[in-house]
Amino acid sequence: MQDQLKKRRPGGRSQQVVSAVFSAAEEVLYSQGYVNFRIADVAQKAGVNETSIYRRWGTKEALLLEMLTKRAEQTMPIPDTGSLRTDLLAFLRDTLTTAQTALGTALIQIGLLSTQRPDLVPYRKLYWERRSAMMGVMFERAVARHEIQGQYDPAFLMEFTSGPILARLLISGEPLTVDFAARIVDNLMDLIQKD
Amino acid sequence: MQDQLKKRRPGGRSQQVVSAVFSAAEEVLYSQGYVNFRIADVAQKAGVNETSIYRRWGTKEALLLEMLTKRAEQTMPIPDTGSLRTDLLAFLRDTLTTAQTALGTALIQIGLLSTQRPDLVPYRKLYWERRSAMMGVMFERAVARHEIQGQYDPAFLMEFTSGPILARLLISGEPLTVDFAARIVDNLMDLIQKD
Amino acid sequence: MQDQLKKRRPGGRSQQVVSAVFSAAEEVLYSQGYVNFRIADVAQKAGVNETSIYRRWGTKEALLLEMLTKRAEQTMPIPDTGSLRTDLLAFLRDTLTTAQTALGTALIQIGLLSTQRPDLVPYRKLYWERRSAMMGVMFERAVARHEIQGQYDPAFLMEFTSGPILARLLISGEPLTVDFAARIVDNLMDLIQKD
Amino acid sequence: MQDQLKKRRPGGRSQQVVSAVFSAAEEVLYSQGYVNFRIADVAQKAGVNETSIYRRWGTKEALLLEMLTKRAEQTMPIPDTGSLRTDLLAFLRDTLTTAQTALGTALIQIGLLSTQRPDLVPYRKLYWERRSAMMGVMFERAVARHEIQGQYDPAFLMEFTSGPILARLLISGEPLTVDFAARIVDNLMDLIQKD
DNA sequence: GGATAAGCGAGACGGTACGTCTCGTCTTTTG
DNA sequence: CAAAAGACGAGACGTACCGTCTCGCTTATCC
Repeated sequence: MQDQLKKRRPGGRSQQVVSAVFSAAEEVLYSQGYVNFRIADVAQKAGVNETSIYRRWGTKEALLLEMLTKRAEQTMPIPDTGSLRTDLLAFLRDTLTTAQTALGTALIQIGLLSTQRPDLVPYRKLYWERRSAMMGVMFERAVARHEIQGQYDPAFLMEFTSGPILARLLISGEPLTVDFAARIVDNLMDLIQKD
Repeated sequence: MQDQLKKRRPGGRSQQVVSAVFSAAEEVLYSQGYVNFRIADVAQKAGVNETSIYRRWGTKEALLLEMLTKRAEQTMPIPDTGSLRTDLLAFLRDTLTTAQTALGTALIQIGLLSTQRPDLVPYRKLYWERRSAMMGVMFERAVARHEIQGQYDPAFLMEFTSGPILARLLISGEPLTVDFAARIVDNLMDLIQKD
Repeated sequence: MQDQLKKRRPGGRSQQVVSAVFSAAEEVLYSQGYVNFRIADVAQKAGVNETSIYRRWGTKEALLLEMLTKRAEQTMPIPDTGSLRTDLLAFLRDTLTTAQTALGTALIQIGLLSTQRPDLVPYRKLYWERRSAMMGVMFERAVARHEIQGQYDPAFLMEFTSGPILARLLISGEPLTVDFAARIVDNLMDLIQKD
Repeated sequence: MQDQLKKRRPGGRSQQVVSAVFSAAEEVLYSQGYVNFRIADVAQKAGVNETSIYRRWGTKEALLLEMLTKRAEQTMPIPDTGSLRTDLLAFLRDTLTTAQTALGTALIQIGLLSTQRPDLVPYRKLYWERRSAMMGVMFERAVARHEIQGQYDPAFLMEFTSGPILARLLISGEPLTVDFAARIVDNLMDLIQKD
């Protein structure tokens, strides 16, 4: 692995190109949104030839997919504040912040459009599972602290956490305040208590 | 209504064209999804010239908007089963059923993508408000029945109702079972009790 | 036929576009040669969108084919000077003049490349046959004038007429002088006398 | 020249690569024609890296040029049958045979396209001059045999020999029969007699 | 016999042209 | 008059070649 990174493979610029394209792609996705995401823009911003992008990724979607997968792999550290409630709040605050950026919107759009683009499904799953796993860790800690009992279904909890955020974001369009996050956490705590 | 259909405006086919286009559009939206929704397909399916569609609606989105608005106006009757819980369940079951169809998915996609297409925002709002209003009625009745007190925020409740559905639909991708609906209602009832 | 041209079909600019493209194509073929003939250049020079060209002709070759076919249909009048010898000389002089232009070269290139592009074959044939027919007329007249007897094979004569021109043009590259034309005609007259 | 080939320079495979590429190039030229001649195909067929070809020859045309030049250097022995007529016939028969192969067509194409590719001109000249020289030898012998007088212009005769072949090949497309060769020779003999 | 020069394999990359696919507009003809 | 019919302008997309470059390795020659 280290080898692989160290050993510069023939063809010189590969690394620079890839990272330049990723940054550019993120910028473009950020500024234009998914629908207006243009390969040409990415190429120009990355100072890379359009063809090189097509060569390596083939399609717009493939590029986005890979970029987002990479991105999904470098999420925040799992909060560990000492209480489940504050852990969840920290976690949600991060989610809200991300979701409010144009990039966040784009992420969600891609997730949504994956209905029509089966190639995007794996990314969606990956993202979802990573978040679920993070929640899982927070709950395990809470169990270890005897805050709660061992009964919970992380996937289900995820649904009741992300759901309202999505709803507000996609439909009512109202801002995602910290207050809102608190309300979601309250609800979540209720659900857990009941289980 | 009869009037509207009968009164042939000069130059003739207007009414037929409009309704043919609406049906065709719905079919196409149903079978192709929003992203692959093509005016050409609609025109062909409606047996109408493409230009006629552009003349009347201008854009793909405008057509969809009008079509969906019309559709949103003929929603289900508001359930009135005698208890808030069963009302909510009936309401949710309908939502789930719709959401699971390809058309439902398309509707959601449009709602989502309206971030990029400001012209779609009104539709999204309309849809959302109608559903909110329906919930409002159910709650009013519950208040009248002394099932609950007058304290509640319909918009907020909507978020906690639709949210998990969206989450499951868009991210985890798991099926929307009746069980799931029940769980949502349970959660909702809890929230209300607390208020 | 007149009808077809007169009856302006809906869609407006058709006629202008077609003729603008043909002129532009000829110019480009003239200035760039066949190998460097670019649709984009034609489009730009014609003040027409590239897509319109692709829509109507599909390929570079199809465009050239149609253009050249049209061109082949408007050849010079058949010389009628009173003697076969002078008729042939006039005919050849025209051929030489055309052949020396860049357009002529391009024509020949296309004829040649039709080996690889079967779609170009018809054009080649057409062109050849028209020239043959013209020679046929000149010979008929000579027969009528009792200059020669009825024995001759126009195709064969064409080969011995065009052949040396091609040879000089394609291989030795020496200029096509009037002298050269005379020499060819002399040879041709000999061949006829012998027949 | 021998030196250059013998002196194996460091770095090994040079010779194998060169000859493998030449064979492959000929095959490809044979099967695909000039227009569809692809370096990539040559490389693959030769079991050699594409880059190696570009390194050594720079361009497609340069490769072809060198290959064809080499080929042109190994032409048939000059016929010496005892009479000019039969010498010419033998010579032409060879020409016709070559011309009819796909390779022959390719050769002609290259000669033709050299209008656009000045780098190919030398090859064309070389080929032409070699053939001219061969004819020259045949004529010298005829003069020595007192078959003909010393008056003739080899280049001119070449034009009247190759010309009809080109014409038939490029335009009428009819097959190059032995009969046709005879006819050309007859014509040629006439021309000589006259000179 | 080890340095070293020449050259090859491998993998991109820049660049140009091509042809396809939609969207939305425009113009003419026809019922 | 409005719909039908047929292009057209615009612009993104993805493909196919060409020729260039860089790195790592191998091989013969030369000191």
